[in-house]
Amino acid sequence: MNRYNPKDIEPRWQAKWTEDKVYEAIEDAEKAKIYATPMLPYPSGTGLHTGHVRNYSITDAVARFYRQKGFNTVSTMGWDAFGLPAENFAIKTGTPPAESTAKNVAYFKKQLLRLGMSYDWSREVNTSDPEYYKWTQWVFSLMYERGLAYKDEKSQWWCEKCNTVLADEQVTAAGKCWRHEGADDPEVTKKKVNQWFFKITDYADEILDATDDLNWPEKIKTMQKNWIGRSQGAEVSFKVDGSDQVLKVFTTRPDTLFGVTFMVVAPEHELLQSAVPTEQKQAVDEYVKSALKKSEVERQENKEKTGVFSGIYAINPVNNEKVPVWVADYVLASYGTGAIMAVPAHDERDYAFAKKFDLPIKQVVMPNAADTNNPPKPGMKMVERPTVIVHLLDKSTGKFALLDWHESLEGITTGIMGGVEDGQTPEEAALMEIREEAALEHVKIIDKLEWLTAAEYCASHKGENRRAITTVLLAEVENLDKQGEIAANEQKNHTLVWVEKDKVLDRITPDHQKQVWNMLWNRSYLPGEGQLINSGNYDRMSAAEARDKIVADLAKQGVAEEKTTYRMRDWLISRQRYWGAPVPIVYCDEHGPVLVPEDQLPVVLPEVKNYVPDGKNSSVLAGVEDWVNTSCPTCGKPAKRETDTMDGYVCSTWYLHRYTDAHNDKQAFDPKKANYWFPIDFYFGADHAVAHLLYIRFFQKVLCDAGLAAEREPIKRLIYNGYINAEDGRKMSKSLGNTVDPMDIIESGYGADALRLFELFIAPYDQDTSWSSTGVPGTYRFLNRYWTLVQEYLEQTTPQANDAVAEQLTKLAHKTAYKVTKDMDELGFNTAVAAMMAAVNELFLIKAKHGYGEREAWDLVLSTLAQLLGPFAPHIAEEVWHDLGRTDTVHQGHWPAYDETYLQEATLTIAIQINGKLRDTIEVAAGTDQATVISSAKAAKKIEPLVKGKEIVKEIYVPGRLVNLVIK
RNA sequence: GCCGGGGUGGCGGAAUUGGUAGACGCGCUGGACUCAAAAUCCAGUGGUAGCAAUAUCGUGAGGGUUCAAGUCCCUCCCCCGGCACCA
Repeated sequence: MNRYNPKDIEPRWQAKWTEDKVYEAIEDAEKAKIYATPMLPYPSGTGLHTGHVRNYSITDAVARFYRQKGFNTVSTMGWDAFGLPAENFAIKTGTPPAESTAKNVAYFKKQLLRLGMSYDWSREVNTSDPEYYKWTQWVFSLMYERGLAYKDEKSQWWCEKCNTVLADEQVTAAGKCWRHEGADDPEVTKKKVNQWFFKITDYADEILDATDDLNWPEKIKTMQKNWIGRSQGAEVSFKVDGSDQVLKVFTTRPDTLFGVTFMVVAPEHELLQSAVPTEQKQAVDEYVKSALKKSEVERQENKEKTGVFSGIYAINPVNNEKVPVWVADYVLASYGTGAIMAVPAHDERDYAFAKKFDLPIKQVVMPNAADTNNPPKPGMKMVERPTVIVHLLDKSTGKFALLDWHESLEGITTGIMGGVEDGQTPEEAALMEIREEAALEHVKIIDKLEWLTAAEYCASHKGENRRAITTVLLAEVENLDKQGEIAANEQKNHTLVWVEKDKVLDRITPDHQKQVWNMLWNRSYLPGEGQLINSGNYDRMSAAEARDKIVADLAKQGVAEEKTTYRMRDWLISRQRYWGAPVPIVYCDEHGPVLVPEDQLPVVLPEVKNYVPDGKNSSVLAGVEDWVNTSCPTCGKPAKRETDTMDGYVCSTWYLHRYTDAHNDKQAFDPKKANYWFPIDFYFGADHAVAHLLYIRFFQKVLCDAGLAAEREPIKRLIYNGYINAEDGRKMSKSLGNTVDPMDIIESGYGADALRLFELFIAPYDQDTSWSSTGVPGTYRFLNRYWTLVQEYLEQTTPQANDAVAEQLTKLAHKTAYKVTKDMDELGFNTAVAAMMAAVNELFLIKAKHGYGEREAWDLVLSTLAQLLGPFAPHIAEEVWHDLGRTDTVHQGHWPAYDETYLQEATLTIAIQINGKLRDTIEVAAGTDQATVISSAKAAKKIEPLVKGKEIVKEIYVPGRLVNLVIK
């Protein structure tokens, strides 16, 4: 028998597919298209490992599925070839980045070809190719001409030894450069560097607003929303006391303005330059100096609040109160106005600061602990009164008192409630209530919640609604033995029950009581929403309502306005590096920065001998004199080139467009072609949630506004796959030595098909999981079993007539086609594979019993499986397809249809439960009516004795599935 | 702290969305074939008790709803990913 030998089959078909251009796609307006492609890889020196292969296997399964279903399908591959590792390798070894990159690309390509991925290689791109980056420079020009590229001086980290700027991530916790963190090395400093930015913030609102509607994983959408970080609030002006200066703050909670007890400005704030009184000057200067020395990382890592009083006072516009202004580094200069109004009662950070420096805390919002069992009724008047809830703790047992109100509406409550009469303190009222309701004398108040709570309910017996402004207390019972008799009338109403602390929440019934209990023990809680108190005319207004009202009122006096701020900044695209696309700008003495005209692009990266930066404030390009010195495109006079290159993310922002027209030398791409393929139907990746995936959305919108694209969102569906960890449970990485090269698996004889199949079978595609070295042998075994069936079928030809077997085989073909199609529609690769395995197992049983006599039915089921295997194991699928006598490729337009009538079973297994427990099963013919099924169920062997003489209270029938008999 | 995703056999994972928990694979056990091994094929495989039929427990914990809960509700614990002094 012909043995299954992937080493023979796979390279043979790979060559044939290439020869026949099976995966090359041509735009065809008549045909529905699918653009399904993975994020392009950075071709590292270490090649792809089995973790990476998951992403490509998923992409290819989807692309092949739609190609087999007859869609005009394109899937593509390219190389994100610019970047730091190649440059560092050049610095170390002198190997030109172009050379090492080409070598790496070759190995990646070899791997992907050997895996049999169905890319249209005629569309391959390489971002470091001048023919490609010519158009990356055009992208810059587009941005520049549309006012979306600008140069600005911003503060950056600077290492004196490297003579270069550093990213925040390259600064250590000790405040030193990642390359120079020795004891003798200097700390990094801040330096202002002139850099190029893309104005992504212009599109922040549009990107954010469109995010919810994307068919993307929630996780990624949330990350993008957080990253953009839009927050709506108000800018409020506080007058600086004794000066005509104004201190502006941004706040999302203008409703808490009456709770402002101090202000805080960032150490960088300009008010500190002019308004600090002499007696505070030294303290402020010292604090500012030490704060600025700390790295951003340090400032954010240390959550312990530090700060100093500035000597300045500001005037709160809502009540003209004079509040002190402090300097503290928990306020960031770069967000909002670099200054805040502090409301310690309702902001965690302000609370911590106030506690540390002993500043006043003023509650202005009361949480609503509404009684949902007994809510206020509309139309009744609201009567407000102060009340107290006191919780009782038994000192000797550590248990808490619960009040069981028996059948009454109150349910089970914790704590004793009562009104606070005029002239009484809440504590006095509490002790009185305890005496009356629990008859306890030796009681001490030991704790008091700082916040008042408003509980609104309907006192129906009094015909009024009530608002209880509640003080929450905790009292300790020193000696429970001395409890006297509860007054008879009280005892009728409730019983005191003592329970452990962790049981209390389970027992309490009213919601507001649970809330109060949580508040007492969870002190980090600060009231956020609710109704205002201590807020003048705004008292009892809801916080949400007051937010708008207060801003509107202040706006009339010109001291507040609505304001939106964002966390996202503009995209810094400058890099002082060699191995990137040069920024196409020339500096002329007369004309300033001038864009290099399109007909002079690309600005080609010159070859250099030495890749080590020369210590000037720029990349090694600055040292290439005959490159730097050029002429002004406008006037022709001597001028100098920009020596910054572009961030690699700029290159990958538009490659998806380039794929649609990869060899166009007249333009970056023909919008007609791009518009045919866009938006991308499936984009596959496992990284770049907020960088690349935001940038391409930004870029697509710019293209639309420039009239070069039609769809404002480039990616219809994002498929974000999970990681495969190494078998040891750790992350797969070359440095840990726990990676597996797919080539090793393939060459050891298992082949690409078994590997790809396992990559899809291992777990749901979006779930993290770990590699298993016994997995590929498992999927290989399955393919081998399928192969064996086909070979045996081809060798044994004696026809037999057995209609039942033919029916069984036909049904199996349709059922499996149905299941796999449905799973593929939902990206359920693992269960699709399981269905095919189950089919092969069943076929083994059939052939053992009946042989291969039913030729037609066997051909149907085997060829159906060949088609279904196409997306998963394309080589064996194609081989078997041809073994079964087909002459065209299975990979174009062959997907099995299924007939619903074959999906029905003639007999159904009905589960029989008694009181919800499975006791027996019976077989009934499909279509049997309910009464018959139930009576057969009652007569079933194991059921009959169980129901005999019992009263059947209820009979439930779930058609085709189960019968549940409820007996007494 | 906030947001998102999870917690099911020895392991990876199924479960028609409230209806027979553990599909499929790995591993393990037994058997067939073989001089023997590998490969292959067949059977078994959640725990406990039992020779067995069977009983009983069982989807992170505790409550609840329901004829019926892995699935829904409440309270809580743990793990992973992201963000985080963003006012």
